[in-house]
Amino acid sequence: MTIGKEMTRGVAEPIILNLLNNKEMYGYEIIKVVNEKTNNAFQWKEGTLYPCLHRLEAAGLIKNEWQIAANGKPRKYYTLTRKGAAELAVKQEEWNLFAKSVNVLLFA
Amino acid sequence: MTIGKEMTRGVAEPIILNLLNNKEMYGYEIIKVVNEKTNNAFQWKEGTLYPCLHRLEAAGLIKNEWQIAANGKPRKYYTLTRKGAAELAVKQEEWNLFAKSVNVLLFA
DNA sequence: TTATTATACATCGTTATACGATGTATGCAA
DNA sequence: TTGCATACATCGTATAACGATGTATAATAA
Repeated sequence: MTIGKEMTRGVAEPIILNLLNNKEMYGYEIIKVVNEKTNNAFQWKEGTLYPCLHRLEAAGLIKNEWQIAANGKPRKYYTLTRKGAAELAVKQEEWNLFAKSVNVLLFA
Repeated sequence: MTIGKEMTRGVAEPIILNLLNNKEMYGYEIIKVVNEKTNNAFQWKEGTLYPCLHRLEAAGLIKNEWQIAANGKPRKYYTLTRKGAAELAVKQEEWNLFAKSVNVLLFA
């Protein structure tokens, strides 16, 4: 059972905001965490995540800071801005309304 | 509180399948019912619905039959095909998995 | 009577996103 | 030394939502 790509639209951004609300993360890590936490129901790839991170940053919702990891690889760590935290709350509420509406219409 | 159009992707088709699983309906009626049942959280328009109905029909999931209503207006009534009923079950399961996954990631 | 609204069908162009493919570079293991 | 995992990135394609627009008729309001 996999999830069609159409259905996943619009949830990537709020999900990223929520993950970064808990702790700073770098892109590659976000991909791994999302796929693991959903048991691969979500199968995010670079082509999905990186443009999304750049959109969020351009919108002022997240900011980045380069750090050198223990393995010597440079990583771009992202954190939420205050504006991003506010947007997260809005998006969570929006999701709840959306999910409720779909449940009404899909299991009438 | 409105729902961004990106988030609504991919749910129109399963919702229509479920509505038609309960009773035959015509396009204009579907728009009204969806908007009413969600208290206008969804605000479907013709430009959303009709192309969607045509896609579903082209895929063999629904079929139509013209009828003349009491008000004299011709209406194109749609019903589910057997294939459409099977697809509905798949899409309902897919939605449940999707919603569960989003809830995990959005409210961690 | 006339104007407007509601009903009922439809298409088209714009916009935005997901994603596969592709690219660069490094470290480590077989 | 070949390949895989890590870690960043961009580009082109496909697709859906939606506003705008169009046609036509019936009912209602001015």
